[in-house]
Amino acid sequence: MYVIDTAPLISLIYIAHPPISMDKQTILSILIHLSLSNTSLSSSADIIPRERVRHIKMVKSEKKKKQNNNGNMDGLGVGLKKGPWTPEEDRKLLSYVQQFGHGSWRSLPPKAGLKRCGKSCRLRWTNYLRPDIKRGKFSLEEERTIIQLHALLGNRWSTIAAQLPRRTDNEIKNYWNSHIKKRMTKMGIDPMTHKPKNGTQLLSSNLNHMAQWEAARLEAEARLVQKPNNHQTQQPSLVSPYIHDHHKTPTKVPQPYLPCLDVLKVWQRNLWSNYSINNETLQSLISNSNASVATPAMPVLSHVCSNGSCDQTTKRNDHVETEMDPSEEFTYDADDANFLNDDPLRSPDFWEEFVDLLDGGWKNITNNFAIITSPPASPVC
DNA sequence: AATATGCACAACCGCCTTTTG
DNA sequence: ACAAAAGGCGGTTGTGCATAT
Repeated sequence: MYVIDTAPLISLIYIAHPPISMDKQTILSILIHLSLSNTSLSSSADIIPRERVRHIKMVKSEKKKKQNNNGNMDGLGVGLKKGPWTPEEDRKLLSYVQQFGHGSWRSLPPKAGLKRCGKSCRLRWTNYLRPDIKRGKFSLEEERTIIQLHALLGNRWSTIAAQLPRRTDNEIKNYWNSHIKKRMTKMGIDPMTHKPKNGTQLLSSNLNHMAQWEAARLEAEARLVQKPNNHQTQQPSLVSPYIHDHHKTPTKVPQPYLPCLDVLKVWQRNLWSNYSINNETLQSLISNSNASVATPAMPVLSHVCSNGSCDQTTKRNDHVETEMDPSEEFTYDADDANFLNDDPLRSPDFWEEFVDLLDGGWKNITNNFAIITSPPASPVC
């Protein structure tokens, strides 16, 4: 499998699908199809009809339901406890995993003396008991990272979590839903598209740019979809840190690097590295912090490279990420009456500049993406 | 003081993907 | 190659606490 040069691919997609009516599922299907078959897009016949995809999914779903109705429901055994975990249960699970590793989660509960399903145990461990979890308020940097990654990846919480060391996807998801999403809505920004709800005038003329970004995102998704077996030559990347934990079990293996990071890296280098003015804007979005938090020009993914090493070229200002000190935590009052005052996001100038940056960033991405993801004569997928 | 409401977050559910036999 | 089991993910719900009425 070889990397596809994305620039012509995306051009082709644009021919087949005008940006405004671009259909995500269709584009994703195309990308997956192309990636899996290592072919180029030769005609519209290569496009997998959305209806067909839906039908296949529906058939599989119904088949699964039948299986489940035959008593194959995951983890819903008789007499198993549900609901909040007690300290005693936590102690048993923690003790067992630390001593023996989790092994097969399904077989763990009886061994550990727990009347829980394996799935419940796994979730309790990964979201709460794991010793390397960072709890407490999200730092400004973390919050900023979440917003940026969400803009690019959407609700891919696990992928986002992989870039926030010691944070769980569940925690990030909750934080998004209970904090950031509400704040964005309050500011008139659609949290799903990251676009101003009332900014139609400017945006309508620049939907093309947004669509291009969407295509880049879908490209990343497509790569995620087909990431698996053939990445063995790649070094493991920054995935959930618990795989490096000394409690890790024999069943846990290093995960392959996430190809989408290539996009992130280019995006980071070409767009956000130039984002000096809008960095402040973003800070405004992130919070109306009443603490004086220093705002370094921020290399969100400065510690991430596709090969798992640290790429100094992606850093700015030699900022070194460190673990959050509790004293660095900040507070803000989202209901502060002044919260929405002087909001740069509402300025037409901001959006014009933003679009210019997108334009420049996009050109660089289309130029560089294939280079970065595809070393000459090297099968990378 | 009692009740209602809002919030944060832990936990569950259903589906999908990956692994295993 | 296939089916079943296991693991993983994202959406949603439930629970407990704080605050408002």
